[in-house]
Amino acid sequence: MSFNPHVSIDCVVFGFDGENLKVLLNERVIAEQNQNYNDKKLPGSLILDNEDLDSAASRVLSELTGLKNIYMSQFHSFGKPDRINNPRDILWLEKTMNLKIGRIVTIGYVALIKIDRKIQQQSDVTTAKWYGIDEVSKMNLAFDHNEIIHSGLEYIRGKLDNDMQLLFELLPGKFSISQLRTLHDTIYNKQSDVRNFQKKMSQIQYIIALDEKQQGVKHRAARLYKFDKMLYKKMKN
Amino acid sequence: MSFNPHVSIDCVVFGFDGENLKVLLNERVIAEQNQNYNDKKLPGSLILDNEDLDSAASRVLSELTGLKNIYMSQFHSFGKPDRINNPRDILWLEKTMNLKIGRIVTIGYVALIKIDRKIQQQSDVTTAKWYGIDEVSKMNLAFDHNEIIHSGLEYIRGKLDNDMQLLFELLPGKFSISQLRTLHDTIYNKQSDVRNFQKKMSQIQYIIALDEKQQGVKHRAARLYKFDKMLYKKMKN
DNA sequence: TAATAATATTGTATATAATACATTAACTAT
DNA sequence: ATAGTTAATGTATTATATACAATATTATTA
Repeated sequence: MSFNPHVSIDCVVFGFDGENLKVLLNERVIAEQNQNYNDKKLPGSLILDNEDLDSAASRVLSELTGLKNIYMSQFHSFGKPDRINNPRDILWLEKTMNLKIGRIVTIGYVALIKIDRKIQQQSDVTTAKWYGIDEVSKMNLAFDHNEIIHSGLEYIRGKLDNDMQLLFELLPGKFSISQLRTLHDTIYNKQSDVRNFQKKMSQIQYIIALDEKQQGVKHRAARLYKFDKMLYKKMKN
Repeated sequence: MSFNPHVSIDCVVFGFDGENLKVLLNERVIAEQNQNYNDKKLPGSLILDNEDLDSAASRVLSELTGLKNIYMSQFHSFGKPDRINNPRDILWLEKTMNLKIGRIVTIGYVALIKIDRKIQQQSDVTTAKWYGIDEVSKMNLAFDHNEIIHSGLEYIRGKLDNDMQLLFELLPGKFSISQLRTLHDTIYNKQSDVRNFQKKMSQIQYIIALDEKQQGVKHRAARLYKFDKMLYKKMKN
C-alpha cells in the first residue's frame, strides 16, 4: 500500500527520569549537495492510503522507536499552509519519502511511557532518544515540531486534572511517594506541601504500599508503592 | 484558490432552547438518476489550498450558516479510510464539489452559540436548522456525522468542567438561575439540587443579578442575571 | 376576592476535602 | 559517635459539597 502524501502523524512521547520530563526525538541527518544539517524531529510520518489514523499512529511510533502496544491519544491537528516551507524540511521529505511533497496536515498524538522502556534501533533510521523538554524548547526542531510538543504538553496537563492514572504511566512499577510528588510538581511547575501530598496519596485506595524500600540510596530509604490498575478502573465506574 | 480535496472541516454547533440541547444541520437534497435522497449533514466542506485550519473552519461555518465571529475549537480529526463509502455520500460529493473524491480526513470543530442568532439562507445551500440532539441521534446522517456529533458533545462536557464560561455562550444575555441549572443538568444528564445550585451560583462574582424579572410567564417570575465576561477573564488570571 | 396552581427563593446542619505548619525517625558516610 | 540527608507523620482551621422542606410571589380560575 502506498503513502497518502497529504496527511501525516506526529507522536509526542513523554517520559520522566525522576527529575525532568523528557520527550522522544529522532535524529535527522541531511548530507546532500551544499546542505549539511543534523537536527531533531518528532517520530512521525505519512499515513498509508488504507490506514485508520489511530493505526497509523501506532505503526509510525513502532517504526521510528520500536515501541509497541503504547496507548496514544490524538490531541490536535496542525495545518498551517506554510508549515513545510523551510528548504531543509522540503529536501529531507523528498529524499526520505521519495515523493514531491505539497501541503501536509499532521495529526498530533501523545503518549506517556516509562522511561526505561527499550527504544530499538530501526534499520534505516537513527535511534530515537530522550531529551529534556527544557532543553528541547531551546532547540530549533524540524517543521513546526516545537509548537506540536508545546501543545501536547498543555493537553497532558489538562488531561491529568481528570485522570490521575496518567501520572503512573510515567513512573516505574514501584515508586516512592516523593517520586510521585516530584513528577506531579514538575508537570504543573509548582511545589506541593510534603505532608498534605503524602496524606492525600495515602487515602487513595489504588495506590498500594509494598513491603519494600528503595535500594542503594545514601540516606533513609523511602517506602515503595505500586499502582493497582484494575482497582483504579473499577473505582472509576 | 482551489480546494484541497484531501482535508475537510466539519462544524458541530450547539445551541440551547431552554429545554434541549440542539445542533445545527444543513439539509442535503440529492435528486439524480435513480437516487433520490433528502437527508442531513453537519455544516462542513473541504479546506482551500492556502488556508489555515482555523480560518477554514470560520469560512465554512460562515458559508453554510451565515454565522460570523463565532469562537470555534478544534476537537478531533476523523479519518477512517472507509468514512466515505456510502454511494449517496460519494454521489453528493462529486456533484457538489465537482471533483473525483478519494479519501478525506475531516477535522471537527465545535462552537456554542445563542440559539437566537440569525441563521442566514445562503445562495446555493439550503438553510441550516436546529435539531434536538436526541432526535439527531436517531437520524441517519451523512458520512460519519453521527459519530462526530457524539464526539463533539463529549468534548464539550470535558471542557465545561474547567470552564464554566462555556455555559453562558449558550444562554441569552439575560437568564434566570433555573435556566442555567436546566442547561447544566441537560448537558450532564443529571439533576442538581435546586438550593445548592442557587447557593453556588450566588457566590460566583461574575454572575450579576439584574433588577429585572422574566416577563409574560404564568407564575412567579424569576429574577434575571447576566454574565460579566470581563470580570470572568480577570478572575481567571 | 378567595382559592388554586405553578414556579421562585431561601437556611441550617453535617460531612468531606483543602490548607497551613515543624518535628522526629531512619539510614549512610565519615 | 557524629553529621548529613531524606522520610514520615498529626492537628487545627478553613473552605467546599451535600442533604433536606417550608414559604413567597404571581397568574389564573372559581
